[in-house]
Amino acid sequence: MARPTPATHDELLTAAARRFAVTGYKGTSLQDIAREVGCSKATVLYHFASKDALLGELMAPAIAVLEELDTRIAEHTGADAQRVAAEGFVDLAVRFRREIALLRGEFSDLLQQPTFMHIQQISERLVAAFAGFSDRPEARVAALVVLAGIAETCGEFLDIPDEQLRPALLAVAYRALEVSI
Amino acid sequence: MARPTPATHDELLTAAARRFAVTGYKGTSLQDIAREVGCSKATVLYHFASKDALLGELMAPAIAVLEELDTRIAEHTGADAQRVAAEGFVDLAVRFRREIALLRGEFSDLLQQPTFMHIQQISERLVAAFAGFSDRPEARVAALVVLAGIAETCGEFLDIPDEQLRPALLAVAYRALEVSI
DNA sequence: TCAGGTGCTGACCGATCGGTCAGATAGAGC
DNA sequence: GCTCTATCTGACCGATCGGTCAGCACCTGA
Repeated sequence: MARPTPATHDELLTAAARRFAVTGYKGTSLQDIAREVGCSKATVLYHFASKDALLGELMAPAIAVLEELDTRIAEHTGADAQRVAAEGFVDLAVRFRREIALLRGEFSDLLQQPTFMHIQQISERLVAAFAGFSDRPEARVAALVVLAGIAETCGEFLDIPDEQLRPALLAVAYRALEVSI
Repeated sequence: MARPTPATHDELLTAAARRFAVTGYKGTSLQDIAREVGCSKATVLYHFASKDALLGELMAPAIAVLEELDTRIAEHTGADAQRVAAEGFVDLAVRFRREIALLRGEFSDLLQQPTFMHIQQISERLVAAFAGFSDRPEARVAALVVLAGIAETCGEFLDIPDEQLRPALLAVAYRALEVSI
């Protein structure tokens, strides 16, 4: 059963996304992913240079959007930047629910990897924009609560359709950040 | 260097808390904990029946407070219960920042353990109380964003003293949940 | 027909994991 | 002095981890 399936690559990607989201990156073995697709562990490492490379390819689209959001925020200031950041991040969170969910709790670990090094700086700028570029501890706390809350939550509502989840997340973000609409 | 230290037990507990909060439960080995205290891995397993038992003893105080909060919420209804839940959870989050932080991302895994089985139901009741016992998706989303956001965030602000972090968290929670003060 | 490439595999590697166990060390009570 | 017990350790266990490698099956194109 070898030839008619070069689709294996994509199957492995989606299977990995599914498993990572449930049991985390460290908590998921290459064996687990292989089992879900119905191939051997060696096949996983035939399609991807390493487990890290698999994660990298999995996160690439989400990271591209995040980087684009980062530059878009930089083009605005003050409350404008805050709104762009909030709407952009909610969009991103809803679109890439699974990808974001799989970072839960392993964020700080995975950021050590060279592929994700610059994500740290981007997320710091994101927090700053959420806080309205204020240094007040209250603003920093609110920004991080909202940011982490959305990231943590979006993966839990796979039953709610995008067009309903997006405004709900945005509303709670605006209230928490005291943004006038 | 054996005898004058039955303090080893406590040293191991605090070292484990420190490591778990940084690298997570799965990401921390018994060897890591032993190294931090300066003893052998076998010593860790002399003081604690297993790695799970160590985690259980570590979380026991926080869980006791959580259970107490759960019964206290049950004694109230509607907006009262919402306020009790918010204030109680913020208190708990601030007091047990490290313990809560170490659950990051491994919550669903650790909940499988018999010791933590009932936590799942408690946290469901907590979400319901945060949502003001509403079934509206918007209320559910807001409740989970706030709850997860606080849990995720509290461990990040070890530099902010309790008496400053508590009102900041409570304020953002009340705004997000639209609770009138 | 046959050479070459693609997709895939089982067997294997060293490292590390949580956990076990026999025994070393030393203070306490007699 | 001797025994008992608490504390601690190094050596070891089986399992599992990510990763390597030689080779098999099959398709393609000359």
